[in-house]
Amino acid sequence: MNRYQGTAERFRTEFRLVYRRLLRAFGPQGWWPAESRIEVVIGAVLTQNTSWSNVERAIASLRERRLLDLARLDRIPERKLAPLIRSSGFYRLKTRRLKSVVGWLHEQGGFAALSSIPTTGLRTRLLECHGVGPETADSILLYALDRPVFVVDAYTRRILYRYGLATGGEGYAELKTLAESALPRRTAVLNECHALLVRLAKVHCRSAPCCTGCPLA
DNA sequence: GCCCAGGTGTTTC
DNA sequence: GAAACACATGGG
Repeated sequence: MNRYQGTAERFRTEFRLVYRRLLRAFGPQGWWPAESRIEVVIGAVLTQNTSWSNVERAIASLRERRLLDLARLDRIPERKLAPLIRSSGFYRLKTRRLKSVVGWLHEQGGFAALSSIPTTGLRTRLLECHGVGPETADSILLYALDRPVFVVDAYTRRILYRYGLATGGEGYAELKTLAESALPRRTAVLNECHALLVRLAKVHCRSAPCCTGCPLA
């Protein structure tokens, strides 16, 4: 059902339409839900296959201990970090993953020091960190480093599938390339687009191809 | 109780 | 290489 048979050009046309409709229906989202770049990085790792509400608890406990800080996070031992992020699930794994990317960031000299590195090179370096895959890398690039990349996540896939813009068999790179080719290569646009897709997915389209009140109906 | 959630790395065929 | 599996908590 809903197999997408169209050309890339058709995808671009329809995807732009989806973006315009969502923007009109919901307005700008002003994402990501975080107060600092390091908080974005933490959220991006902790939300892997995990609901955001569970991540929020973990971030709150890090905030209480003044650990939303690159240097402090780099310094804290894993055995002390692990219990603080327990609520985000897979917490032993995520402790290692977080330490890995935080270690790299700190070693580089922090976020500002990355500004001279081109986006493709930066993405490669992020992917070299243990536990940073394509989605986590792109989330960090877009929401923490202001780079113009499109983030493909479970919400994006679900929406694209529901509206016949994907079959479900596409790989990460394929959807990312298609989406990026459909939109202006600007951080603000790609940020909004992904945020709007998440907003839609959280409210609508959880089980049926379309629901009443859906902005895309 | 059972299913699901903003993935990724490892193991197995 | 694709498919299957491990990783873990909290909410519906």
